[in-house]
Amino acid sequence: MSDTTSRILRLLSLLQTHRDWSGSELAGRLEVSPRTIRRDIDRLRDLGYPVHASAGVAGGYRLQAGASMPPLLLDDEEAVAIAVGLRFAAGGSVAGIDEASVRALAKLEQVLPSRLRRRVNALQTYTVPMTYGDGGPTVDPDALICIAQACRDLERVQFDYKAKDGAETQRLVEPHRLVSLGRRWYLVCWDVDRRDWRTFRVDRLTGCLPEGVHFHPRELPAEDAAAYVAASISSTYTRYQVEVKLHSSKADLRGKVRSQDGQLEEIDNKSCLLRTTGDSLEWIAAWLGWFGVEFEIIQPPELIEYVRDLAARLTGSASTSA
Amino acid sequence: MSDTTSRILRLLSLLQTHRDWSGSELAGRLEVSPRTIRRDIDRLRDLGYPVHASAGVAGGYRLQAGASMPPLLLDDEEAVAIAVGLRFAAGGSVAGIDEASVRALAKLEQVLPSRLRRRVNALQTYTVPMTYGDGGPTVDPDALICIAQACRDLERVQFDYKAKDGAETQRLVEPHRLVSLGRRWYLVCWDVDRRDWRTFRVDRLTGCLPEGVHFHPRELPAEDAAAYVAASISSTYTRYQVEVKLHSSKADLRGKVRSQDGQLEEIDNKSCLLRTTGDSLEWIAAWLGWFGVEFEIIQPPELIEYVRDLAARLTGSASTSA
DNA sequence: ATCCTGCGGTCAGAATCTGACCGCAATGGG
DNA sequence: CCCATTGCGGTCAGATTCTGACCGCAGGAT
Repeated sequence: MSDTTSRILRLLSLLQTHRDWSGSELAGRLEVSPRTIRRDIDRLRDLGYPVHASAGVAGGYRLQAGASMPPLLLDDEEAVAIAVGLRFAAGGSVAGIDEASVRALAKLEQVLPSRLRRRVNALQTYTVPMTYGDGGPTVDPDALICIAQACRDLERVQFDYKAKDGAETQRLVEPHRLVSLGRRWYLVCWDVDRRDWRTFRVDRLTGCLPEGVHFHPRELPAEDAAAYVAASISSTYTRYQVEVKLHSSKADLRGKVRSQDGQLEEIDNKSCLLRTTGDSLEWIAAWLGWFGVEFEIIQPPELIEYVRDLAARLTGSASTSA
Repeated sequence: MSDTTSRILRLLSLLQTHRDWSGSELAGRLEVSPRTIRRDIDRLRDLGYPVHASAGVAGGYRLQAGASMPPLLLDDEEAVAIAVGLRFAAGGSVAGIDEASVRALAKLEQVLPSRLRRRVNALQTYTVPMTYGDGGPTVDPDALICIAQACRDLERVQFDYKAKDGAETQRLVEPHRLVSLGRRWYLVCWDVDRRDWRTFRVDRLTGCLPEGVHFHPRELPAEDAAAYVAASISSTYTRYQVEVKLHSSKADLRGKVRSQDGQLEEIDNKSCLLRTTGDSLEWIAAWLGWFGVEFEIIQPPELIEYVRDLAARLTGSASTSA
């Protein structure tokens, strides 16, 4: 076959690697004539990837952002970095892109060479948890990817599931959709043995194995998968609205209260109102302690008890340590 | 020009989108004959991207992981997810891949359509900080990207720099290398006005503007950039070795002490030894409180005072709130 | 003005591409 | 075993595309 396709991809890769290239540099690199390079640049433009050109002494070609994404040509380390970053994003820490993250991750891991996969797994130790301090179990990225790929490919999978009461079962399912809700992943699927719909928490799921058998999608008895999950899980997920008056100026708290953690509103030059939400009063109590300032809890009232308990424990621990 | 390159990229995209495709499906999608699809599959194989084929009733083609990464064909949301994930990874939270993350980010953001860039920026609010609780300033991803691209393209940049004492200056530099050290990004560069090498902290740098003027790389007066940074910054960066005996079984602490946070070693069925390192005793004190158990500090001794102070503050704050 | 860059048309000769046709091989189900 | 459905790869004729060389033009910096 012709070398044109291969060369176009190499050209695209070069243009992504450094921003500015002269036609003669590209021609030398790709071992074709400058006229052919000019044609290749036109080919890229025809594909929808704008290449800006400037003539003259400091002239050359420059790949620019266009209306759509070109293919990404990545080296090994870049691919690993993307995989690790996506594992974080898929962990539910960034609302709004978790499903796209899983999709991208399924795509990337499908083609990731095994030596790079080993490197990603070696770095897995360092994957930051879903949120800091919520103390919840973390999702195994491999399980998440396996399920995502099965959903995508309409392929049955089997896995081991550990229920809330500790009971372990093996399941064979037709995965319908992954749903991220309340920072957790749920799998909505058809349970083949029980011949009914089921919802599983992905963090409780291990040993995911694709069966290699395809299925025809079924119609879910709900408007959509997210609604189905929301109806299935009991509302044990409580979220506290927290308001605390901090005895400090807003400027002194800069860098400690980040916008994703809570909203800081200046009362006067000596105090601020902090508003946040959270599902662990234990954690919130410790976090408030970290600011290094006195504070006054406005709501919820039950937080006061947690702060009191924490204070007592720390007092006891400090005297034990002295 | 021919449609072959375009079609190959579309084929690659389809193969990345779903795992299994029959030849006739692909032929219909791409509006060519099945014989042409077979040729295109061979073209992908010649490019180094293995496509597995199975004949028979459930047969078809499947793109597999090979020795190298193929180009990644991404949709809009996938690109945004990758950008957000990479911003996290470039933030220094994952040791070992931060430089590759920045490189990948520079590459991605070069071609990211502006409407997607706006979405990434809108999601920036939710980007998780470098580490949880170290209280340090966060790096502006746009500044990091701008600098990374300037290093890559050998292009002068100017920026505003706010030094430790609060003094603000404008700088024109030839960026040499970005170095990640101690979870911070440093820029090693040649200061054009001062005609000398300088090291800048990226989190103190704003208003990065490429000058459009290229420079020839200079030889750095050090073995490498990392060594140069290490020699340049004063050792105000202290890292504490922490050892604490926790009065709890290892099983009860599962989920609270993660491997990246510290190492948990069982003493007996009622206590564990926790080892970790950190640069903020304030934070470590609060973190220890969060476990919900009594503890005994073995080292460092100065941590005891921090715990005592925290306890006092929490005690005062709880009674103010009651 | 000179030099260095990009630009795009034209040409001849070579190379490649396509669909159609063919016979073969592998797989699963009846 | 037979049948249907899948992948495979060679061959052919006709059409299309590709390449380097050559040319004259345009833009930008010095």
